[in-house]
Amino acid sequence: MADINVNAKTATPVSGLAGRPAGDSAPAELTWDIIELLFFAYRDFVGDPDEVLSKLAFGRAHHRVLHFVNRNPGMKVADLLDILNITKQSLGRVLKQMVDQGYVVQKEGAQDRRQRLLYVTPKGEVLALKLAGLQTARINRAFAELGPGAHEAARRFLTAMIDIDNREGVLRLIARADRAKARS
Amino acid sequence: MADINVNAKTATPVSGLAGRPAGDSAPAELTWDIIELLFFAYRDFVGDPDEVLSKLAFGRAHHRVLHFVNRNPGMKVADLLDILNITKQSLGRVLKQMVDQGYVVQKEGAQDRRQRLLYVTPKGEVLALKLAGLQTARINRAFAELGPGAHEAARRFLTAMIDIDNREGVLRLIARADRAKARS
DNA sequence: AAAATATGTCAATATGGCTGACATAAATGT
DNA sequence: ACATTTATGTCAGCCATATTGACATATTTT
Repeated sequence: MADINVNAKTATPVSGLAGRPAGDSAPAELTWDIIELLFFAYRDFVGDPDEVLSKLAFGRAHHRVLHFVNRNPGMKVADLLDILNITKQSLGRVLKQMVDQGYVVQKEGAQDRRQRLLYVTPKGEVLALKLAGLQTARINRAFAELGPGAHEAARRFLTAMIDIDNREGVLRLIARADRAKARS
Repeated sequence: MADINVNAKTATPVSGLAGRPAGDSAPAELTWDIIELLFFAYRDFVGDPDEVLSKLAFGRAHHRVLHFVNRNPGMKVADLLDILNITKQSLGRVLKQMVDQGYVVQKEGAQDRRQRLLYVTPKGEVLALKLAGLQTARINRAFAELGPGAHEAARRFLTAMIDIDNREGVLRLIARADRAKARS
């Protein structure tokens, strides 16, 4: 899909091969390459799961819910809302579908009985792992191409791209989830 | 926005600090960290432009159109459809708004008069550069933190994440666009 | 007892995708 | 010359996912 082949022989003539002198770093230089590579990389990255999900009549919203609930068993609804950055009304519909179809369960909190803590069912975990497997395959393919150090470099780059005031929270979340899944 | 602070003191006890032994690379290991970092990094990356756009009653769809038209002046509608991976009906609505509001113009192709080649207006370019500037600021902040070599490493990683059969096309597109903008 | 919190729900609305069908103009092939 | 294909646009309707605002319920906190 999506053969990219722009061939604009336009009015504006290609006036010689202007190309910037190599190694140039003008003050307000725009990093077009990274902007566009991020766009295409992310598009393909979410494309793999999307194909599987569409067969189940699920969308990307369902994927996000399933992913984070699987990674953080027992999380509160409010936590999920914060991570996904959506309203509870939006989450409501998607979450209800996943509960109705047996991918997620909600349990009353032990300490605070107002809470509906979220867990994936075995069926939910199977799907979550399948989707993560697809994404992992792509990532590992990339790392294999790039050689050792690529994983660490990617981790550092992506971390540095996150809002500075959120960064610590994200890293904590990832570390917590690793522990949570490690014991299963 | 979005304080992340998951605090599931759940039924399932955190059984010690299980954490995987460092430097581990089990066979079917899932790269959760990259999966989640990509999610959060991309979320923040598109968040900056989104804020500006929402004030103009534009969405991410408008951003994508403006971005690629600005980068590839004189591109065909069909090229844009391929890149964005959407239907012409979807593009139609968004494109019409941008034309009506004077951000984009369409010119009849010189060789093939069926074509409606796309160009940004000066007004459109101002907006495109403003949005790209926000994203560049984030990227450069990251590179500044990470030190030399970070740009190259990021480029290599993101490139390797793109579908192999699309990769060449994407790289050509980026190179072409660099030349196209260099002469303006 | 009052207030705050966690969650859920009803209703209305917007955006940005989609499909299918059809229209027009221009280029291309026979 | 005529038929076909191509590039684009448009009408109409549908769906998924997001929004806001208002309100309900149960439970915890003060």
